[in-house]
Amino acid sequence: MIKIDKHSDRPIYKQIYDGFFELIESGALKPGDAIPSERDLCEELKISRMTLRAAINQLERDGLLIRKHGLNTFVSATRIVKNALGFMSFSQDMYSRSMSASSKVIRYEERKAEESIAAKLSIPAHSSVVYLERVRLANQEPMALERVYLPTQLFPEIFNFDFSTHSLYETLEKEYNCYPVIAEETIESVNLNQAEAELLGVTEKSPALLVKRITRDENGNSVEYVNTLYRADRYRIFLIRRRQHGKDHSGSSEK
Amino acid sequence: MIKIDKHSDRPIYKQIYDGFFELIESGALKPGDAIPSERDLCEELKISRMTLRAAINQLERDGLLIRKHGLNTFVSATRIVKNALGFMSFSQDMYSRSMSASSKVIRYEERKAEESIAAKLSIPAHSSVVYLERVRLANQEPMALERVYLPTQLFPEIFNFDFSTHSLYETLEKEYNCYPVIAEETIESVNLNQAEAELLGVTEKSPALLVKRITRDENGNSVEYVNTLYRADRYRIFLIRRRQHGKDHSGSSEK
DNA sequence: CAGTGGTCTAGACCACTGA
DNA sequence: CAGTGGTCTAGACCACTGA
Repeated sequence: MIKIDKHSDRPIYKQIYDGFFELIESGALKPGDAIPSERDLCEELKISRMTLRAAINQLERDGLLIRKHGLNTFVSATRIVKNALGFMSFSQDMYSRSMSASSKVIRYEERKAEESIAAKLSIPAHSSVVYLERVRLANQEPMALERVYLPTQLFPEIFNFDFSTHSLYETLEKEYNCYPVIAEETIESVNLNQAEAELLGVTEKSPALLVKRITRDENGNSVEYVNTLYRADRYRIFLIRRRQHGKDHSGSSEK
Repeated sequence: MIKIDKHSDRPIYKQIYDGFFELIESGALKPGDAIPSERDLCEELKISRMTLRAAINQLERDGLLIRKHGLNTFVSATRIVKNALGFMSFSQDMYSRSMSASSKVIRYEERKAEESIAAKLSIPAHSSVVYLERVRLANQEPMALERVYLPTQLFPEIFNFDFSTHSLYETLEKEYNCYPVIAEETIESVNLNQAEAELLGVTEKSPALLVKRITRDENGNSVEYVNTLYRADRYRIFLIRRRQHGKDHSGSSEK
């Protein structure tokens, strides 16, 4: 059913995760199917139960499997929606929607941060920031207007890179070893002003989604503030929400 | 630092989760602080390391702690945003925004499901559904217009309940033992038509956020389809996105 | 009752970081 | 190098479900 290589550099529990992921994604395991019991699987794979459970834990929290105490563990009825949460670059986002992505740079310059921007980036007011404004195209048509602010200090010599052809996130990762891992977003509904409408090729006052995002690296430092206007007629946001059970503060008096 | 009761019904690892949660929430542990090493903590609490790690795993995935291999485990710089993800009822949502919530029922009736609605609820077309339309008020002012569709079959005798005063979700949980755990949402930007604008007390064509949601129980069955129009001038959506690392399919040939 | 998942132990060895 | 987190083992006993 699943094969593991005990001498691989990849931990066993991750190999098991991958194995189930593929079985479920390929349809070999269907929603509602029970997987073998933990003890049986352990014996078959010649591994310890705690190791197996580490894999199943992740699969459960990612919504692929559902454990039922006293019964078995089952494949979840919810089909896999890749990256429905997590965050993506515009390019990845378009790719996931089966569209091709490209960019037109409108502005690309160094600026002094206004106080509101500085606050979002957690840098002193009037510090230097890199400002990048791009029209993002999907299948050659304007889809979004994106305005990015980066702390200049974190990304020296960034003006060597041309973001009409290069991915911003890829550049941050590959050239600056900067890995964004968490982002805080607000989503609003607005009407476009004349300049914005023109860049997006729609009429003034057309509705749009305004997404403001602060992106942070693994240490919690702000690496980017970006706000993006998406054409309401061509873009919607999709996301999955899960009830959090980490905080079932039901108290110790339960049972 | 943290106290546990080995004889409590609440598992030790959850007690430790709670302990750190409170220490961080209360400010006793500040962002960037290192927590004691796992071995030290185990000795102090007289527990096994795997048990401690179960707690820290959850704290890390909930964004409260950050492990650094070779160093220590640190309190995350990102402050706790309660329920920023996960989903909330309108009442909880308003409470988290420090506003009081109330409702005005506009329609509450049985209907035959149109095909589009039936598809979202995964029931046969023309099946019976309960339709509930409410204006949701925050601090007595209209904030949102909510239209809920429930499969009648799942909730017999639901018309005994009055949802101008009762919470829908609480009723589903307490009266029908139905626990929604996952929801799929799309978010769009629209302009209100005349009827909607009137109910929300704004002028025609005002911008609004349209959120469509399918809510599912733990088995993946649809229990609710709801679409909600939020006044753009009074409501924005806040959410946190994390890069998913469960699927770092970097392959076993790494390193 | 037999079988399932849930929790926990007391070790082991590895890979990584900074001094 | 000593100290940290990362992975893994081979057991144990508990709580729950359905027959």
